[in-house]
Amino acid sequence: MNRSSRPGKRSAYHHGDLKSALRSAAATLMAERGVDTVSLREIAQMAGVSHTAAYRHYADKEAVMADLAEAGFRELSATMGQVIAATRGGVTRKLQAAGGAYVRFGVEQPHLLQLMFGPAISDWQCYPALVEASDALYATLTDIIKSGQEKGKFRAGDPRDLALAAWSLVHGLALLICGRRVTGSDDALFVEHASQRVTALLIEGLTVK
Amino acid sequence: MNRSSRPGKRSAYHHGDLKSALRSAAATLMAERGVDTVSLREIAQMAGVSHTAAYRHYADKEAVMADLAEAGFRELSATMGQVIAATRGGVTRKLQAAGGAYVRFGVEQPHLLQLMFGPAISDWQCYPALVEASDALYATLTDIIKSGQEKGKFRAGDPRDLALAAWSLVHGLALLICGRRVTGSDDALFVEHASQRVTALLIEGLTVK
DNA sequence: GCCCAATGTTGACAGTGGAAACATGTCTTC
DNA sequence: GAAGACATGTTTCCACTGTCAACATTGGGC
Repeated sequence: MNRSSRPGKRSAYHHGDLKSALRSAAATLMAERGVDTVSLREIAQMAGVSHTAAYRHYADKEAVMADLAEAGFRELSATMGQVIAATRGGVTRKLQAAGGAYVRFGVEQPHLLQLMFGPAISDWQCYPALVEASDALYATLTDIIKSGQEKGKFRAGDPRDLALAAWSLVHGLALLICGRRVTGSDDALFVEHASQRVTALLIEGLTVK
Repeated sequence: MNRSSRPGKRSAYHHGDLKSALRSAAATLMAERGVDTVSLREIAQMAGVSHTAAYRHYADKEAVMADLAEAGFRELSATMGQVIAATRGGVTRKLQAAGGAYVRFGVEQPHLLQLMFGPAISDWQCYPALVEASDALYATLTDIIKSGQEKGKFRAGDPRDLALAAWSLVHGLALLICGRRVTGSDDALFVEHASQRVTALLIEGLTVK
């Protein structure tokens, strides 16, 4: 939309692009201190606007968080896709690498993971884009399982079942680690090793002997 | 008011046993509507006392929630213990049954699970009893793994690693289901079957061939 | 019978999400 | 160009929240 007399640079409206400013402010605060402790007023203040300005761009606070969560899902899907593509070797290796990326994502951004899977967003039906992003993540996993089945590497059966097992495993592990429920959660090396050992066990069960 | 000159029974102070009244009120409200949406004032009202009475028994709102979470851990540990004892057959069967119990617990009490593993309690170090209850759950799982290893059923290695894998799996599955992230989450039969199929895959990887 | 500590109440305060009314800058249409 | 129309941001207000301080009540130990 070219709405300005100034070419080259987008002319500032009142603020410029407040929506993305709000989004990044929210992301920053949320990453630092968690979902519950960040207020809409603080987000607005960080973006340099009044505390109700956000309502011109979001229905309510939850909508802001849903936006963040959606971005999280897309980022995670993209990261896993890259890792799968970049990992050399068979599907088995690729799957394990993808699992490792999932856990790493969760450990590096624990608050974001909590937002994506926690109760902060009460009714997902209100955010179709969010549902779609979450489904895309599931699809990424299902695809690699399918690919492994076609190559005769993974056992037969509904790929969604196998994908659900893989998802559950890495998801649970990430949450347990970033919830400090297992000793050594702080140690990055421990995390890497634990995620490898744990995923190896499941892959053993997935693989055709 | 409940006058307290009842003989034979412990005389009620002002309220009787306000702490447990608060606890059960909090549990009821939390189970219905989730952690975030329940207020301390509402809990107090349900218990029939003034909105600050809780501060004579709990340091703050978080302490009430920590109490609930601890009870949740103890209940879950106990349930799994019973299921393990009641299930006939080898350790493999017992482990799978325990996993099913874990998932069922989470699906039946999603808000409680969110409280136990979510960000509602910010600093666990403040609640040693809670940490202990959580560790006891981990220990329950580790024990059955150990027992399986001693019988030569499960592969060798640090039992805590194998237990972590099992825990991650059922934990992740429970959260994904009660977060409605997989289709069919509402169907109890689906949940039962999914949890069986998923745990069977991991057990395949755990078992010695 | 009296005092004290434990327990419960009242009232206040700062902070929150959100609605309504108002202000302001930009775009479209003459 | 001038004049609405409209999107955007502000001010003001409200109900509600968690928490603190001061006050009231009551039962058990002396």
